[in-house]
Amino acid sequence: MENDSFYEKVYWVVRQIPAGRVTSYGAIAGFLGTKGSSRMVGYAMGNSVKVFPPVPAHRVVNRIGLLTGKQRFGSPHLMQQLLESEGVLVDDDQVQNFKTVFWDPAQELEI
DNA sequence: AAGCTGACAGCAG
DNA sequence: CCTGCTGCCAGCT
Repeated sequence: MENDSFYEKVYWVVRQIPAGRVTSYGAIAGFLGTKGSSRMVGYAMGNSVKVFPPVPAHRVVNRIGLLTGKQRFGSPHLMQQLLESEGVLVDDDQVQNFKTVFWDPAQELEI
């Protein structure tokens, strides 16, 4: 797709994440070719709150399945609530069965 | 224009 | 085994 910026690439990938699945920052960064920019992915997520259409950032967690950015959702429990609403079990900010619900863009999407 | 920021990840001690 | 530190890179002030 014709991305004007790195952020839009991230947003695009995140929007491809199906409900009930999650992915990691590193997976997205690696998929975009900038594996070292895993931080940038998270930074893009932080900016996603003011991006339209809204990006399901709650489906993006760190490599261990921890909801590190829940604080960015306004309400700390909102992220967990959204995930559980989609069928993703979350306990103590940790995604349960992370490996099972994990969605790898390079494997599932494969552009 | 220059430096700082950041929801990570990996290696080192 | 667990805690801490640096690296990374694009966007923003």
